[in-house]
Amino acid sequence: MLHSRPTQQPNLPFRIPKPHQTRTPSQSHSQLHFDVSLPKHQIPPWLSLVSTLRSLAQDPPQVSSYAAIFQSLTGKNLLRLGRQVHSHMSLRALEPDAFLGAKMIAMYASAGDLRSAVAVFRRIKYPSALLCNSIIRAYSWHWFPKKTIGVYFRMRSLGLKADHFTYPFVLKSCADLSDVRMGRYAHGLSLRTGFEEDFYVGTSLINMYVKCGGIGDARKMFDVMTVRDISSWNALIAGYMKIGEIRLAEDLFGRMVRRNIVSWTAMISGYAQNGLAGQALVLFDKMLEDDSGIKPTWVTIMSVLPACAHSAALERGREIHKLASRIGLDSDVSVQSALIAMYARCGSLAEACQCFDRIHQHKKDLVVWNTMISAYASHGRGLESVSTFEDMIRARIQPDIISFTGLLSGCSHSGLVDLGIKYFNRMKTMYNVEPEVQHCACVVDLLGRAGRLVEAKELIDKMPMQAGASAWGALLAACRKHRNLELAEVAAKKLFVLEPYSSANYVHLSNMYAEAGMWKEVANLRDLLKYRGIRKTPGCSWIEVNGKAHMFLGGDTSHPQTREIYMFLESLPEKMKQAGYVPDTSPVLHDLSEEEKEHNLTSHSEKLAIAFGLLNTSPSTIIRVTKNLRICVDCHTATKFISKIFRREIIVRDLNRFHHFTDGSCSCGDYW
DNA sequence: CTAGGGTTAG
Repeated sequence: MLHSRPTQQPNLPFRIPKPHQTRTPSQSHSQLHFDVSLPKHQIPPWLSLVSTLRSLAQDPPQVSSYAAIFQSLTGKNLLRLGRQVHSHMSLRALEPDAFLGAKMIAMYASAGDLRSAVAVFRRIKYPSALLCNSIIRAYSWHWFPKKTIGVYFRMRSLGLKADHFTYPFVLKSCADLSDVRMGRYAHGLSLRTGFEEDFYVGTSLINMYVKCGGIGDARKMFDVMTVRDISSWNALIAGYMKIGEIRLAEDLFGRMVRRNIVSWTAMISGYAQNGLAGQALVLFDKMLEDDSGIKPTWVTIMSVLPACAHSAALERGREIHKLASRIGLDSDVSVQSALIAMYARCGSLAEACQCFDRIHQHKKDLVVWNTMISAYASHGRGLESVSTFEDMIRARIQPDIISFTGLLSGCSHSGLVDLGIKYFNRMKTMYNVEPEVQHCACVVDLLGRAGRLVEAKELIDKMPMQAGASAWGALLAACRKHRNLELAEVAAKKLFVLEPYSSANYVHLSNMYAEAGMWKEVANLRDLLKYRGIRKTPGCSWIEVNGKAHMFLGGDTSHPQTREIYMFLESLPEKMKQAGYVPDTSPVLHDLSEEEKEHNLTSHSEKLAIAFGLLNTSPSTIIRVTKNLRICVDCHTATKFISKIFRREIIVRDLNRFHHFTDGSCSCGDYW
């Protein structure tokens, strides 16, 4: 796992000239030469170093001068210059002491060269606490929690005292390793340094307990602290959000005297991660209205975009995209990938592609590629998924498990059976990625959809790990599609154990029984549902019109325009029958007369939303509807006809994927 | 020095 932090480019007004351009044979190694024919205000701060450097050439080498230089090179991403100064120092036979070593380590670590930092550390004969703190910070920054803790122990064995600069990193490492034991141990030892006065240590302790202990310990820590900081509150808020204690988080947030951008972001991302997309968006707006100089950061944008994606709020997503551009955050790759995902999940594959294409080829990281592969997959564009994957390989990015879930699901959604199996077989051999349970589930899905049910079942039986609900679920869905009741019963039986409270499985099997006219079994299942206290998830669809979301439940009559909508829907069957449409009543769960079934179908939530969209948008607008369950066969067929009769592009996002309806056909090729 | 983080099938 890579530690990704936004890399800060130095953005200098002019370039450091290449050595061969600047150094004539007469010039010594120590004399760095710069073109300074620029206005004074454009001269970068480190340029004052040049005079210091020149003075160094004359006197006997001084530790303090070099220390000052390394310090001013720290955090500036000037690795080459730093190395030059280092070799200059070595040539003059100056052995760094612990103090100078610390400065060198900081310079190397901040420039991304951990190896050199470690090399410096190893050469120092008499380490100090400062030196150890520097290398601890370097390891922590480069995401090596075990090494960090290792140095901490080494430090103690050398009789050096860990201080309030040591513990934040040690505790963060404990948190990263989910090692409460170590965390408690460090907590105990930190008591001796009098950390009560230090909110950095206190906040780190809260965070450590949030990440790997319990929220109770975190809360105790918070209560015990004598000096608190905004960040202490923020850490606890994040902790409550993490375990879904929304109200406690809200309570803390409300009681804060001052809040910073992290406080707001913690709340927004907390809402989003707990499925409260609407609240996340509301709070984001409040934050923007709040006139206390709060400005979103790249993390804020990344936290709020999934909320748009979740609720398919395309208009809102576009606004946030514009906002991000205005404050210059849209050039961040992480934000870019969040934008791609948002556009894709809001049904606008075209805008997702635009974002993807705007990223420079060499800047595309693993997540960006993965996001695009999955975006194509969910829109049923399997071939594009495959070609994006191949582009990624060509760009020398090593794929991971997520790349393959995207790729395989893409093949599955598009019926690319052989291609999918080819990639599945090559995962380990060609790409060195160990197939996991979700990949097997994808292949079960792939085979199952293609009607190769026996092979799918075989794969489940011989996969190296325990088949999960996803694999059995895929098999059940395939059995439904290909009407294999016998195998469906096997899969359903497993699922009733693996996920006993998921109504979808019961509905699937029940529908199959209904199709076969086995009403007694249907009744049995209904009793089982009742007995287990499971409610069938109500179908629910929504559509965004003029930036406002309109939601419909199945059979909903609460919308102000209900009369119009139903009048429209009731006039539909006639038109459709003229065009050759026969309603498919099989997805209706209960044993009803044919007429009643037909009426039930008329009021499916997706139909209501589509009707509302047709009535309230101009003819050229694309209708985008989102549904919480899978689209049913009848609605799918009906929507195809609607797209033809009314010459509208209709995009439906169901639980699993997108359906693009145009001119009487769907992008899924009736294969979902 | 600490707190907030995107991509995943069904």
